[in-house]
Amino acid sequence: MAVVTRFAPSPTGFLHIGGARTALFNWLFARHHAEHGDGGRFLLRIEDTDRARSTEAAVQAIHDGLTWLGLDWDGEAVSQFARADAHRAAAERLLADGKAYKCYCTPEELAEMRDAARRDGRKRMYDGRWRDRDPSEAPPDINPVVRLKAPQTGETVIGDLVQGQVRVANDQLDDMVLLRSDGTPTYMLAVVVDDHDMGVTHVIRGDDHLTNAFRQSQLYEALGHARPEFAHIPLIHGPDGAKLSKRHGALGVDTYRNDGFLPEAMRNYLLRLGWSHGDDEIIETEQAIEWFGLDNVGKSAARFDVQKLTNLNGRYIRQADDRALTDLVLARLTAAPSAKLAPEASDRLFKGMAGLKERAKTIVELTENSAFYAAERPISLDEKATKAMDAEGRRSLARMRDRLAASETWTEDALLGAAKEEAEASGAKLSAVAAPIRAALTGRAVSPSVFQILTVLGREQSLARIGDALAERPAET
RNA sequence: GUCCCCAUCGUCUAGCCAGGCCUAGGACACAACCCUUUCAAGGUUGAGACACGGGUUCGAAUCCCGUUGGGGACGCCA
Repeated sequence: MAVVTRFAPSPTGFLHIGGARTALFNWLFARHHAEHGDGGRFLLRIEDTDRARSTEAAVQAIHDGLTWLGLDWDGEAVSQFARADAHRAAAERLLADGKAYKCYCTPEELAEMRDAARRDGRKRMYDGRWRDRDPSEAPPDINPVVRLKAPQTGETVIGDLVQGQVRVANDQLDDMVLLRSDGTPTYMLAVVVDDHDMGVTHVIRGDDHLTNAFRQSQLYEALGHARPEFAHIPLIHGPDGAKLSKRHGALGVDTYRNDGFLPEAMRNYLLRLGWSHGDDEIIETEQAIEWFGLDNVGKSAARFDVQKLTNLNGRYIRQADDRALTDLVLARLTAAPSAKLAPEASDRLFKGMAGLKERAKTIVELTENSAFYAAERPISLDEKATKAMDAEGRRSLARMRDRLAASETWTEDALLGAAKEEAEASGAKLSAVAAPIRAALTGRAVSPSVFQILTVLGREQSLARIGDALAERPAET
């Protein structure tokens, strides 16, 4: 049977890390099966039945987040709200079959029952008082909800693909609400009807839904629908070990995008959170599709660790395409409020990218480290660079300027040779000779190889920047 | 509180299902050293874990029970 998975977020905020991983697993599972000949579709359903909290902006944020991550869904995204008629019809059918009933309890009665259950140490809240009551006793001024007439004895068992066999006694579960008093369907009803109608074969979601699965299982049973396979994956926790939520701060995938993380690094990191393939750490998407399966999903929750994400991101940056990185950097540089880029910016960035990308773990860092290439002269020196331009540094730089100017060829080797000669002649270390050049060229004390920079910048620009630095007032000291 | 789930280095994990190959492997982070024009990267090395207690067994990280700890769920939210 063709595999159909789905990602079903509620549009009440941005796409957070936990949701992103759930989406990734669903996507990977579907794509894996697609490549192995037995179908494989990944659907997107927006669970927007809570009209008060759902927003169009959030729907857009989910689309954007998934798109950025490279998780494409099949067909149009389904709006759950738009399917309300189908949900209602299912409830009506259950009512007609005597598998559901109307309940006229007031909010006050419900609150009392909830308190009583708490007090008596019971999980089951609603006592089923309208289960078999004659509808003629219904109070005229109350719009009823529709509840499922759930089994009261025996147990409900879920054969979960990740959690294994999980069971609960039916007397722990009360009769869930299917239709609210205003006639709108609840999440429980909507999920079951939609998953069935959309042909979903595998429900892969966070294990905070595990207890919902019991109730949904009862609903499938009442509706006469075959249950899909369930796979409840462990949640991702914050550094404090609790379920990820707003209070953990930067958690929307868009935040990570802004912070300079690459989608491929994000995918790799998220994949390794709760899933493994032996000791493999660097797993690119093609490989992940090939390897992914639910049997290698762990059962315990994982904590989100930015440091590991950052390390992975650095690796992906190092192997990223120079052109793509240049575009990413240029976009950020251009967006900066103080942006005044040299005409040669793009060209220099691209030529220097090989040396630049070895030294950055995020695109933000890469951009900062790249700015000197894009800048117009004269460039300003930061504190450490200024220090390198002390009296001795200036003398050394002045001599180096003459050597560089005299160099017949402008290649890394030739330029490095010139610096070595200077070091030899002045009895200084090569690092001492390089420091002021670096300061003059980049305005900083840390950069890629100065000889590479010299060649990327070219003879004219390099000499000009050195001239600018030498023309500055000497640093006090 | 009740129900359900989980439990290997600080973190992510391999090993567990089919006990011995485990003086428990890898990765991130950390420390030292090497390489080196700075910083990274890279290389070498180091420190660092089977939550606890009982069983079962010739033998348990692996199987069973309990304890403790953590998490999740208990809505006319999703």
